[in-house]
Amino acid sequence: MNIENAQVQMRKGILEFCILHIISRGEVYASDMLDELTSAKMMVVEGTLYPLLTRLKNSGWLDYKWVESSSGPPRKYYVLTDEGKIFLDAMQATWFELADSVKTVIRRTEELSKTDTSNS
Amino acid sequence: MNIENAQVQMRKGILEFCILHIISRGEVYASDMLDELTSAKMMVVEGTLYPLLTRLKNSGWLDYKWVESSSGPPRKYYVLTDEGKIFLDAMQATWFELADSVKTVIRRTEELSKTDTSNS
DNA sequence: ACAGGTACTTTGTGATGCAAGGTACTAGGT
DNA sequence: ACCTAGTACCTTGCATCACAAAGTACCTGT
Repeated sequence: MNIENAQVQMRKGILEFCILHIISRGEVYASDMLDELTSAKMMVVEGTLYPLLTRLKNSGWLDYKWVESSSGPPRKYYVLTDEGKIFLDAMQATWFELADSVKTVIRRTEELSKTDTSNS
Repeated sequence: MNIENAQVQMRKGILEFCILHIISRGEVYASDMLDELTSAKMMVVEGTLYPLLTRLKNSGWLDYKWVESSSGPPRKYYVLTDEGKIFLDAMQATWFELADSVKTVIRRTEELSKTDTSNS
């Protein structure tokens, strides 16, 4: 295992949360999401995004409609379903809890390194 | 997919980071880690922790020594290797970047919901 | 010997990130 | 009509990983 792989692991699941967030703002299609996530420094590629959107759709959290484009193939514009909105709220709560748990662990390490000099 | 599954996905990778953090404080064995992670509200079970420790060991980031116990079987006490310390630092940087990316996405959603009333 | 507690290990399953390759629509040039 | 380039969506195959469940092994007390 290497750093890159570990970073991939860390992003898992969180990506899903971020995508739901972006869709919650209004109708978007996949390339919009890729742009937004890239600008937020969340690396993501097509091979990850499309299957993920299909999963979220099949779970009933997203819906989409086809919209013709004047400069290429039609686009799938996604929206959150009512169920999806509830799910997003739950995901956001989970995220904050998780971030808080990590903060707790980091704080404990810092506290212990002040009083315990046995660690290099 | 359900909420529980999504929460599991979100924890992936981050668990690894937290375990490295705990081991960085000094010698600990698996049950110690389980206690600490549970008290930080990071749910984790044996079937997850032991294979993860083996992976980290095989990657060269951990080392361990057997220590006899007066009340049961011997314990594996883990320590971070020098490589493991470097890896932990990289993971911590990744964590902060990731948390920051998520914050960016959430902030954008909040900003847009103020000015754009088209979302229910 | 046996039961109970502690600690570490292994097997099998299902989920999923991602690279790579594929399909399909449009516009513009020849 | 044909080709190329750009855009957008989809699929296949692989490697990784969390977890449940079952297993192994050591110690103490009766």
